[in-house]
Amino acid sequence: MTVAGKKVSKKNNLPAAAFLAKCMGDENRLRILSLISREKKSVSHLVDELKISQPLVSHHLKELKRALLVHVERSGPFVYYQVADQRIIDVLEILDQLAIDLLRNRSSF
Amino acid sequence: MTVAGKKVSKKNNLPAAAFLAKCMGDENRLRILSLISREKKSVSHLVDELKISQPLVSHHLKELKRALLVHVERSGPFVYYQVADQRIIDVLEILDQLAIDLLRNRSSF
DNA sequence: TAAGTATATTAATATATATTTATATGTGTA
DNA sequence: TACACATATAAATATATATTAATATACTTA
Repeated sequence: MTVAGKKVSKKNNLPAAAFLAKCMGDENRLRILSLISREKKSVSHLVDELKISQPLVSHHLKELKRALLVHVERSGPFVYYQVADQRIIDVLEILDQLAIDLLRNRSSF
Repeated sequence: MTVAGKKVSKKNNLPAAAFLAKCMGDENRLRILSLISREKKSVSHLVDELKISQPLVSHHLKELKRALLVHVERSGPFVYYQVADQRIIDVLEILDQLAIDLLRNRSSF
């Protein structure tokens, strides 16, 4: 809503936004999100692809679930995870490209 | 680049993207980024608006600078900070709205 | 029920990071 | 130079979080 060109009642939820960003601020979790961006995948599938331990994968999936960034679905003995919202991937891709651009000038963080 | 509809050589920089997300994963830093999204502001100005201590503001500004998310410019005794790239604000706004939407169903994280 | 596979949880540890307090450095001006 | 203001740094502390290793739970099938 705008009044006389000024934004009014722009509803910010910065604590919640920070919580989401923090959840995305881990390389393993970003790798997981990237892997389940297009299709749901089982935990064991993710363990195979990520080459990190099963408990560690489960831990990160739990964090992603806590932040509501993933949907979970059990099918028999398998538990499938997938990204809950396309905007999560949008953010991931923006950050990915942004990092490349920011580092183009300065050679490292 | 695409070949037969499949993405090829999608250059991911997930560690660097995670580093940026981690830097954005703090409420005080998001508040700072929001305040300096349109115009540069001095540290003392930020201290006034944020109502947190000056050393804490300086600390967070240092983190933002380390991640290349802000530009710094000294003018006399004042040091002005501003957001280094509009995409940082894009991400902030996406996360802000995403948090609202994700919480609409579940009442809390 | 027993055994095998898939996933989650717990406990222990190490590391990272936010915050506070005190102090130092930088800048302009009388 | 002396003083006042703006900003940065250092040290100390507390908390959060990633990782590992061990174990528990859930499901399926023989």
